[in-house]
Amino acid sequence: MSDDNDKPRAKRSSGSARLTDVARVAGVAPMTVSRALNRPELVTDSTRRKVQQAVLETGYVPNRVAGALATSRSGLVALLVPTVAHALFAEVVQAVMGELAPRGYQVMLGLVGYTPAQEEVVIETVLSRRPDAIVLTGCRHSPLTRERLQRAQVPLVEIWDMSDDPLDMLIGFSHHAVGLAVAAHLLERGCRRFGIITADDARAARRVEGFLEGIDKVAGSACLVREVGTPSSMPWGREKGAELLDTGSIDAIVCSSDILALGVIAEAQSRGLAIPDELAIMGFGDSSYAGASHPALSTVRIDGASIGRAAATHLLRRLDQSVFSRSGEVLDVGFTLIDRDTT
Amino acid sequence: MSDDNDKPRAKRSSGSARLTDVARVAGVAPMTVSRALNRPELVTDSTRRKVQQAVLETGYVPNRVAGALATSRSGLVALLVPTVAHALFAEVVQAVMGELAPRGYQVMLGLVGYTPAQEEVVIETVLSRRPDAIVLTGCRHSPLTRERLQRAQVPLVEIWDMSDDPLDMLIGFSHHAVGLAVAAHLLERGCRRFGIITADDARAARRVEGFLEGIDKVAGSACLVREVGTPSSMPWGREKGAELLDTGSIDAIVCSSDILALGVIAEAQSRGLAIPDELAIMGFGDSSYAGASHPALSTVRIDGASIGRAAATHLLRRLDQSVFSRSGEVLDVGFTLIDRDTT
DNA sequence: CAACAAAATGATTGCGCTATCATTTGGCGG
DNA sequence: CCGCCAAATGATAGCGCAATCATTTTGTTG
Repeated sequence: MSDDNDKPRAKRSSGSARLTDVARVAGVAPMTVSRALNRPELVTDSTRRKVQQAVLETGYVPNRVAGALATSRSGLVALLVPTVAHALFAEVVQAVMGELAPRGYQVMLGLVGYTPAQEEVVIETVLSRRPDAIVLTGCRHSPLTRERLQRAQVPLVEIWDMSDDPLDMLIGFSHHAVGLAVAAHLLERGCRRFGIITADDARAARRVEGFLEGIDKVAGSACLVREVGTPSSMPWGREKGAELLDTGSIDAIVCSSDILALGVIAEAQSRGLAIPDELAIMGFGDSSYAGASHPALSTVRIDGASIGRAAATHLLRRLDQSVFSRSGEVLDVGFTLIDRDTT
Repeated sequence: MSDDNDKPRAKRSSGSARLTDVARVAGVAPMTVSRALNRPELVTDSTRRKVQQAVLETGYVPNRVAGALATSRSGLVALLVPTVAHALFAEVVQAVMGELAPRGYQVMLGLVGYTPAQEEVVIETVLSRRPDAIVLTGCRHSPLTRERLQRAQVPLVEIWDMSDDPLDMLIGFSHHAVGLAVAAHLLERGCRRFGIITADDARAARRVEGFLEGIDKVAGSACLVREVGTPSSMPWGREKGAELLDTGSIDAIVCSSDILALGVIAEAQSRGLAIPDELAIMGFGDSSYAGASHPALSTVRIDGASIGRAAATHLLRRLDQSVFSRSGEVLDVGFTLIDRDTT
């Protein structure tokens, strides 16, 4: 009954119980314990009970690091987003985790920021963990990143963007198309002299491109662009909004996020400008508070939760298959222009 | 020069290069490659260069699963929050990751929701990954969870709460004290007939308790409580706000989050109630938009980023020490009552 | 109840890496 | 130029688990 044994096994590093400890207590072979825990249907009821009892007695918690090495399945899914400080991406994270957790996968979160250089570093460290799948925000990567991801032979979903040449699967929307849609909307409202307030972010830049293309051919149209620092915030919106309004020739301001737009609203109100007649304002993201501002903010809604869910369910399907093959599928979930009271 | 070799080693499961492959190409022993990559100061410049060259040629990406098993250090920190859909916790996640990533730790994110039962499941799966440290939101756990965490001998920081009996370190604030402070504030404003709209969340419940205690002895005071479903949202705030206002005897409404308060503001405005004279409103969290609402929302500010940073830096310090010992430290970072225009 | 198949259990081995030795190499004073 | 010490490198042995195959037990059937 003594726990001490004759041969001092000094090499043990972790103090916790192992599979063999459980096996000894249960009076079976380690392999039987492994089966009782992972494939209980392969074991008789009586041994299963003995093992469960032994697990309780020893306080055994399986070591999935060892399990992962033995099976080369880590049970981890890497989820890479620019930030979680932004509600849109937080929504994606929440949705992905909601799908994966019930299936026993855990999420390794990585923040890749908005530059390929950051992404490169994060991708390498993430790959060293041998994740079973990867969800990666964006689809413009450095050549090195592309090569590494391709070599890795890991099911991958790029999200939140659109491309003809995805690394594997792609679920997202076209930022260029968002820009075009916003331009069309504001032109229809009669706006011609535009200001843009945008974060320094490649995808926001493509929305700007789309917007500029949308107004390009229209007589009398003009556009000034202002960039803000990170993170986007109301004060930034207000400051850059003031700069734009000071030029005296702006009748609409488009922002790369709702929070910037809120700052612009504040600035416009302090100047006594009528919204949307003297100044139209567009946000991006349809944050929870967008409908609550006064006036209610017109914006572009992206369904982050549905992108996250789709990415996760797609990966789960792939993970159920044993063979690895690239998907090549591209799913455009689109976006919705929400016309409230600021346009 | 041929890559094929005589003995077919069929057992290889992953197709990617291993340490031994790099070693062969570099013409050194595997151990030397390991050193060149992990402790480069122990290796001469010339061998370091040979190894780097071989790494490039083979496209080697270290397998940290194997490394973790060998060293019993996983390089993972588990970060457990109720949700990331809420900006307050997203802020914590962002801050923790910001501190840990530069030091080579990766974050395993877990969502524990608001119930001990969910927490219990998540904690077990998280512990099976043998994280090097854990950041856990809240400090009221089931007995089983407490026992598992104690056995695990992992540096742990509980956050976002206050207790006399932390499992290890604790960094947070007292929800009870928040309730007391809000009560004192509103009483001073002359409010007596209170309504509370709260999420079904143990910590929010303790804020409510504190609030009730705060108004308990005051003549003529009364309080009605309404619970909302998950997730908290403006419509919930509006609906429950309407219910409370319909009772005809409410002069202040306290909400468990800013977003609920926004809903109450909308309802009050639609009824033409003067804020704060006819109805005072308090939020919780000081979300980015709280100052932007009309009228600007009075709320309680929690510095999630600083809690996250403190937790991470504390853990990093502990991880630098080789011996494990519990800390027992308790750090109350407090909160700030922000008195804007709704009270 | 023998004979056999199927189910249950066990023994062995290796996943890819690093800790811990043992061994070799290089530098330097005498 | 030898001998000595330190620095550099190498060989060995696990880390804890599960895949695989070998063995034992159980159940079935004529």
